[in-house]
Amino acid sequence: MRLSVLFPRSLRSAPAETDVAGHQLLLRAGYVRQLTAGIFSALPLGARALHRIEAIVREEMDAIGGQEVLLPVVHPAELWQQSGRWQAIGEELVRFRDRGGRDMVLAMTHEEVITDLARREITSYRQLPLCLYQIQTKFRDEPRPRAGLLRAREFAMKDAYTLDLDLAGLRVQYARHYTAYHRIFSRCGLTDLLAVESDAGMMGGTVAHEFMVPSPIGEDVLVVCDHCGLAANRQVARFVKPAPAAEAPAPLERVATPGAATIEDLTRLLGIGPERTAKVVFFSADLGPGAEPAASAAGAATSPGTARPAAREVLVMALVRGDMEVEETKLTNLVGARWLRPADSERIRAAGAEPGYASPVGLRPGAVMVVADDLVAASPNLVAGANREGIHLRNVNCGRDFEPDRVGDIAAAAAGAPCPRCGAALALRRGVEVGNIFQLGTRYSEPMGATYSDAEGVLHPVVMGSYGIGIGRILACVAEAHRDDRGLRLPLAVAPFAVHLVRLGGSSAEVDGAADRLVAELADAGVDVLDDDRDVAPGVKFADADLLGMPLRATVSPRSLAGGGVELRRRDADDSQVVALGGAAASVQGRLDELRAEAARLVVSPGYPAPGPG
RNA sequence: CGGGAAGUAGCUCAGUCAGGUUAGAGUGCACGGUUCGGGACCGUGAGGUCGGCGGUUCGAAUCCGCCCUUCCCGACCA
Repeated sequence: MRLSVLFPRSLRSAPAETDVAGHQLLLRAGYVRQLTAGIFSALPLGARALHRIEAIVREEMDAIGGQEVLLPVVHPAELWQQSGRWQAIGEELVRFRDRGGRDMVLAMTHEEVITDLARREITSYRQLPLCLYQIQTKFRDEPRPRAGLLRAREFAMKDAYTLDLDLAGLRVQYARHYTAYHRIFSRCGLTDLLAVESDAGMMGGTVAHEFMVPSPIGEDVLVVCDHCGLAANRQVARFVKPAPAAEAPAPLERVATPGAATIEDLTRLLGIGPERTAKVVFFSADLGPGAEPAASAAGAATSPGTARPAAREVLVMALVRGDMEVEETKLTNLVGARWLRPADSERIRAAGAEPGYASPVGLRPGAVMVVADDLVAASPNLVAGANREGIHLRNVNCGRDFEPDRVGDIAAAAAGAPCPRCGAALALRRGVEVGNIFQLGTRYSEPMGATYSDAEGVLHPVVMGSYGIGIGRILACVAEAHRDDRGLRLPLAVAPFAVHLVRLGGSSAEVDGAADRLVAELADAGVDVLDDDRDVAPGVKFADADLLGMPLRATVSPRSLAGGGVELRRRDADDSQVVALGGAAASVQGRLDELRAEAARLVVSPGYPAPGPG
């Protein structure tokens, strides 16, 4: 490829549309352009890089028995109504009607379509197990796209689905994906990777892992144990809670606490530690359309329009100890809500509580769903509000003074909390989710009726798994991880071209002759070369070579020829070497082999369960 | 959806507070010349519904109102 005709030009200054360094470089170097919020065009360099990533994904998916398919982007609403997600998913699922007035959706994932295929095509146990995958566009109308390709609304995703006879079969395929995913990410140059236990979220199912690239620009908070390797998304991370004080319940007493509406004020006023208090946080929870989440209710309960059943909102009072924070995902899962949002003061007062002085003690039964963290339930003699401004209660005891509707772990793991496995101090880290794997079980096959008959002719629901990889996110993470102040520094496996050829010295016949010969020889050898044939100053060429980020630079100039031939320089090195003109192509291949060997040493394929989750 | 910031040339930005000739700079682009190993230099030129609509005013990029878009923080999220 000649740089003189490559679309588009590089930019000298970064467009002001983000402050994420890796994304700025992808913009400046001309890999991508933003069309509108969260929607991007991949330009020639970006498209090539994405294709390189996809090729790696295909190799590894094929290696574990995956069969590639290509599924539709537009689905009839019926499928999503049958799975229940037409109701369960909010505005991020784009709905529209076709000209015939049928409700349609833009695919944000493909469990429904796969399950539909399975129920039509799979009849016998002899057809299983199966692993189908595709690389295809997803659309999710994210409320807040950010950081370029990191959180886009439209993006390419590799999604795989396994179909098995039973849980044992699912576990086998799940473990294969676990290993394959490590290989995929490490081959792409994302060698710093954590597989963490995660929330199943809208996918449903039970066991799930997310593959996280640690990075300060990440949106997820990871709880990791550097001692034993345990790692989890903070949304589900367990930790050892301190033992409650060993004392007998004391009589309840009122105490005047004017102006102490926060835990901080309260502890100062009363001279106690925050661990002696109960903190109340109110949420409005949508418990969904009703008891029937799926199949039967779906079709009938939904009006022909795009309307969805109204939210069933309840006020939730979450109780954690004063020295802890509520983890909203844990709370959401415990109460079985579709979503939570902070409750407003009006709603809180209507339930008989007083913001800042709220507690479950003496509340009208049924006015609010009281959810207590297990530590609060076990802790004696806490200070809590009296539901009257300026007054708190001492010696509040769960079970005696109030009865929670739910008790469970709803507290967020904090840095330094003991690891539930080995007891060492846990650390918090931010990460970017580049992939995830879910054991769905029969979450979709049951409501949608995807069954097979076993050897005895008995029908069973197909047992499913679902496995995603964000192709664009990989590129974004690679750009973020492999760069310096001059530009990108891409790994050979992902770079659009292996070699960036810099021709200097104007239209010197000697230079062009040597460069042309090198290009031809490399082309014969199947090496992708980006040939800077432009008539611009050397500084411009070198600056662009650094910006665009190909792993190996070859310079042909009067100076290099006088020095013996072609100058080779790795993008990640400070020094260069001149190699003989005659063997230049072989020398280039030697360097590329060297890069490949280095990368190969970084490829990991851990078995499951890995050192981490357990 | 809540909070904050911004929208002026392809890109990065000044100008807006305090209304007043023909709206500027850098960079990029075109042309000519010089130069040729780290975004070099000189000259000439093209390039603008000042996000949109409405209002105030003799006069609006500038003041007021409404709207749109983008970015950041939060909420949300495979």
